[in-house]
Amino acid sequence: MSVRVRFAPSPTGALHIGGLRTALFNYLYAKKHNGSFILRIEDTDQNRKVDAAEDYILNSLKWLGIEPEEGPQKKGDFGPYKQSERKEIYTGEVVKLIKTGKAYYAFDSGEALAELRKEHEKKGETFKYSALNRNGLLNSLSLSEKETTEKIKKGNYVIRLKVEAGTTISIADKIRGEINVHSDEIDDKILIKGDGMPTYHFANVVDDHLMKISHVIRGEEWLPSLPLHRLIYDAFDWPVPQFLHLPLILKPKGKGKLSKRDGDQLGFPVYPLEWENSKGFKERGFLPEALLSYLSLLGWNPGSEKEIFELKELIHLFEVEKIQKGGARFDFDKARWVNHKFLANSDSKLILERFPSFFNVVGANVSEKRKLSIYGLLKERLFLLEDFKSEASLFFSDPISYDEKVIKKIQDRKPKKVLNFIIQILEKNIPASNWKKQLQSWGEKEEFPFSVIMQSLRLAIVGNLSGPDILVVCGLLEKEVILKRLKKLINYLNN
RNA sequence: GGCCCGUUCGUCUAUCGGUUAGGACGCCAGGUUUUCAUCCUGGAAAGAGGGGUUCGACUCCCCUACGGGCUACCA
Repeated sequence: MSVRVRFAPSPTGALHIGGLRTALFNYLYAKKHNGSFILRIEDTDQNRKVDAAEDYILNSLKWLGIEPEEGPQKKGDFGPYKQSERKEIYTGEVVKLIKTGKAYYAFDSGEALAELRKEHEKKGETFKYSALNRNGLLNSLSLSEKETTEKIKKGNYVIRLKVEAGTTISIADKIRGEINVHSDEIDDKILIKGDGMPTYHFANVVDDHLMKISHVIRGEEWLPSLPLHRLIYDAFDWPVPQFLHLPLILKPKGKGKLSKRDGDQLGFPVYPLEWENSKGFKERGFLPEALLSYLSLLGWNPGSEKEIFELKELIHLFEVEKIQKGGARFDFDKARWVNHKFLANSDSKLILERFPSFFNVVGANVSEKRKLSIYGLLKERLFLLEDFKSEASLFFSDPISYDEKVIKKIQDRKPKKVLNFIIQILEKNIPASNWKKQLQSWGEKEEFPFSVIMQSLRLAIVGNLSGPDILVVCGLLEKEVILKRLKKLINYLNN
């Protein structure tokens, strides 16, 4: 049987990093086994649907480089791939269950059920619509045939699964093993809602069966409904696929699942792309391949000591047996570090071509060649592409202030004399690559420590003691700019 | 509350009964450098607790604690 997996997000907002990781693991599993990776949009809740979300999901997968073979945009043999377009399929299927007595009509109002829930809660109990009380409620099992037919005609009904009492449901999860739940724990879940749309559970099972999904790889939040899903498969007498429930991605600190708020509070992205004015990984300057590498190791590990992976390797190495069981906390520092490694080893030219927006910030009239040489010099210092702007600023603007500590440090060492000497060699048009020798021999003659010379120069060019090799920097700056900055510092020291 | 799942350094993890419990991020120290960063070297840092099983338990079983998820006409 061929491997077919699906990623089935619901378009209620931006796809966040946990969803992305689920998509990635599905993708890896499919590719590893020469299978198909399918995207299905689960938009059965018309109230929570967000219009931009579907495109966002598509764009995110595209950005990460894990595009589906079948989906709303790429038609396959099992479409449509949006649940809102499959309404007739679900209503058609549910009739089978009604006929075999595995499902029934229910007419209780939402308010009535909410009231029941409240009452039970007061007594410290949980209300369940189940075999224990369905006879006392309004449904096709408790009402007469005539009453039922009349109520169905009015159209205000839901369809519920009839769960038999007193049995044990067992189902295997490939990661966690056999899971057993007593059927009394499960309520008569709604299959078709009042608006005629299916619930998640029903649509999910029907689609996975009809789309011939072989492996259901999804987040752990679905584990509690796994027995229910088994009941639905059994009601149809359909074979069950393999299930793998992935550990959740947790907040970096504190309790609970990772959420958008954590990112806002702690200053890191939780979305791949920009969403509602908060920057995504893309806008912060992550390479998609770096995020992918980091994500792959959240909840999975091939058992080696490698930390950086490319997609091809991941496909090759991926094994579900090595998926972790416990939740994993998101660690932005580590993600940054992974990105840093990718940047440091990047092909500079390619990076400039792929991510021009990060390099345009230095000015419109800067040539590509110049950006390239500056990036080449800076890339080993960068953690995020967005850092380029501040790291490169010394090439495009003169120091606005001078670090007073440095001034103090060198002011007794005749910095002006040093600067004037540098002006001299500058005037002789000696290339910066040859300054070192000149400065060294002059320093020896004049009894200036080399470090003081270099620090004076750096102070004039940068304004403080940081940044890459100052002679290389001078090599990339125009003579006039260097001269201007040297004179500016001399001027400053005179006052 | 009920049900389900989980638990190795602060974090991500290796270990599939016998190891000085390994690596990575972060942190600390040292080195390289003209400075900062990078980079290199070193260091501190872990088996939740209690019972079993076993010659031997981080590893298998049970209990407790803690963490997480679910408990909707949301997914």
